[in-house]
Amino acid sequence: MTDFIRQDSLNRITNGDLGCFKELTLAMFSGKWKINILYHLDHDGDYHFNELTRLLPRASHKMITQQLNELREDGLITKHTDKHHSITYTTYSLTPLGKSLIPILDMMYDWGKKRISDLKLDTASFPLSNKNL
Amino acid sequence: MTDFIRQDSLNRITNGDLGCFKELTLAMFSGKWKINILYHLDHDGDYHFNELTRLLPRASHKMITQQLNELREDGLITKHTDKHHSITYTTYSLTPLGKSLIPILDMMYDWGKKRISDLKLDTASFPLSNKNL
DNA sequence: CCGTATCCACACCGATACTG
DNA sequence: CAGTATCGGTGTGGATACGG
Repeated sequence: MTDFIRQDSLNRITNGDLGCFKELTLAMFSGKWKINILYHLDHDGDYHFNELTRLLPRASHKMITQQLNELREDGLITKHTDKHHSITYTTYSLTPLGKSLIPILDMMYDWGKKRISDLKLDTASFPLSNKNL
Repeated sequence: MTDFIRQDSLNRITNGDLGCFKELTLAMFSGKWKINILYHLDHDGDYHFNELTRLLPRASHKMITQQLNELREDGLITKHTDKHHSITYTTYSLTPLGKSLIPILDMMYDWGKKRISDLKLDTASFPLSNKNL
């Protein structure tokens, strides 16, 4: 759904019938690996393409490219290329717009962290207790 | 991806190898219609099933059921049934856990609202300007 | 009124191979 | 190093019909 939700939101903006502003924000980072990419670019600074592939070993080559392109289309990151002896290095950086999204990601981090610790303390009410615990 | 990201996150919690706490939070509300459902339950109070279908006319019957079930599994909402003459009325309510998610949704609303107004003011840099503007 | 079940078109994403 | 193109198994979500 990831990309679908994003395209749908973006299309509906152009048509002027976006259901809720929240949907646009969700569309910005709901793609696979996007929150991780945004986090690393904010927390660690700029990254090259191959560095990102090493940071996200479970992400395929193709997906990283795709997610980076979408983040760039949405104005959240920029890309800069540099050539050294026919070898191209690409650097990705957060834009101010991308940085403005970080507080939301930070709140999501805090909520998730608290939720996990609560679940650890209270296994009886674990939402997946009916599955495989 | 919606449900996939959620299942993946939940599975990885049980295995103890969740990549980042943010992923769990995202999994809570990244499903189709979930942020809308959560918003209405918080802002307007409890709702019956058929009221939700009227609030979300573009959502299919099936999806609303599915999303409500997932929200319930995750402990964000509760459901209560009442019978009047063989007619069953179901009421959905936010749990405290669900309410604790609202500040994040509020920030997402504000970000999206500001983003839209910025785009309206500066059409030249509209990210979709190469599509159909 | 409140769901569940089935079918089916379509979107996703990993693997692989190829360009510059 | 930094991508693009294609193929194929899998998951998603709408429509429809049916059961409680």
